[in-house]
Amino acid sequence: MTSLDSSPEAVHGESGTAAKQIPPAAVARLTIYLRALTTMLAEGVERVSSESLAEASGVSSSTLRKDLSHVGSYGTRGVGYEVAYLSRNISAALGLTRDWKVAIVGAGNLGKALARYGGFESRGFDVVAIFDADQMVVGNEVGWLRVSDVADLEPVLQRTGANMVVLALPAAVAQAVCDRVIAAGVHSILSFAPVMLQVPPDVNLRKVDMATELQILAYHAQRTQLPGAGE
Amino acid sequence: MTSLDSSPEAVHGESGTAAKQIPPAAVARLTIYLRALTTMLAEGVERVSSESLAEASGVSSSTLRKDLSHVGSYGTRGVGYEVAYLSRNISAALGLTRDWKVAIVGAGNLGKALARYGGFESRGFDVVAIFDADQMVVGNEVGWLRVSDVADLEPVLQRTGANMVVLALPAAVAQAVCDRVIAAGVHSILSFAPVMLQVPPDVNLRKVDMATELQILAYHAQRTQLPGAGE
DNA sequence: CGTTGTGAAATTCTTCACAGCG
DNA sequence: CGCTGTGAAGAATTTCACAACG
Repeated sequence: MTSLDSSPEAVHGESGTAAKQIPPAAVARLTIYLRALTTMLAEGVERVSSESLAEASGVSSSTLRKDLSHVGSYGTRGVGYEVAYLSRNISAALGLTRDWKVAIVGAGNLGKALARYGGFESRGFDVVAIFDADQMVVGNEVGWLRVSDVADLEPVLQRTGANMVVLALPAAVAQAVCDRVIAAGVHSILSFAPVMLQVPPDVNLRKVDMATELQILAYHAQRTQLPGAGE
Repeated sequence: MTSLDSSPEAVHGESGTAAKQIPPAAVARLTIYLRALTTMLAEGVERVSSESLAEASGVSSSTLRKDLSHVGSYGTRGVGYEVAYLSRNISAALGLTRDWKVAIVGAGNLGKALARYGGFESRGFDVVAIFDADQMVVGNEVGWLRVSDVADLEPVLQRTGANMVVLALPAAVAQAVCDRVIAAGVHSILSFAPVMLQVPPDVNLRKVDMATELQILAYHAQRTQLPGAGE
């Protein structure tokens, strides 16, 4: 999807113990399967075939089976997959068994929306801090947190043990804050700022841009709808 | 990045006049070039080489030139590209010369953040309506708009001429609203709801999921940081 | 029997390398 | 000379088709 895909990054490390890496495209889809499986689990579904899980996830069944083959063989031929078991194994492969501590920088509309978004907690991501530069906002409550001054970024990241950062701030200041975050030792960053951030190669940066998504839609819409057909 | 990529979807429409379609991966990157060019334009830069535009966009120069070749030949050999001219041509290729009217469904934290996000207006996307189901919220002001009752979805979409919809609502109701939006004739949808929406093949659906992005980061982080090395 | 897991083919995307042109 | 535009090579991804197996 997204859009745009992840940076390929470090391919070396041919050391014997290294689990074979999963192709980026497959990683992105595994998260989707995981969500579908979680839903099924909640609905009490116990077994699922590649065919129906694929349909629920919006991919072909062969793509699904190929993706799962990167994770391991957790199905039963002639039967399908046990929902709980497969779910657990995908989680493990994605590294979701450990707890991730997320700090949000920027307590504007978007930052607040993210801080209150329930979808994080339930999937193993703990929001441990939220920052803003505006003194009118520092100290306010957002969800269960109090907004910290971005001036205290480094000590608070350290104290809370944050290992991921979400940047929800204006383009103009994003690069400077990003540099500080990296210097503070956080190497996994999700940015909502509409700029291309420059980061060293050992930093994992992902980018979400709402306007970009609309532009991609516009391209497809333009091709689908007749150009002249006025509304 | 990116992230998840677009759904391939509707490839038909082999009608003779159709301009040759641009590969999905290239479309996603063209929006990035456009943003970099806009920044340069604001800074008064007049010409740019494929090398420097590529660096500013985080891609290789050969990828950049190949992408531009899908749009046309707007550079000058030995010199580079005129920023304004290239910018205009990419916009045209992406269908951004016409005005797009966007309706947001869901006036929660995220919906409000999107409605107030300045990045849309400046890039040719007009937010023309925002909806919510909560009667406590209906009628409130959000940015320059007043929140409409989602019960009036169809007539308001019609009246405002919305041709794109952004879904910023809970998973539980997303599919039902999505169906109504499609029935009302809007075939370009951007969803922030953490579910796989089922749509007919002639509908353009893009999906952004914050938790998915964090999960992808987690996978890479897990592979980078030593698994045992406790914080 | 029905469904998984997987080599091999087909397709798409990226990189290379250089001809072409201002 | 320098940089664009592009055919061709190379990689990655998706699809196909079927053997393997509970």
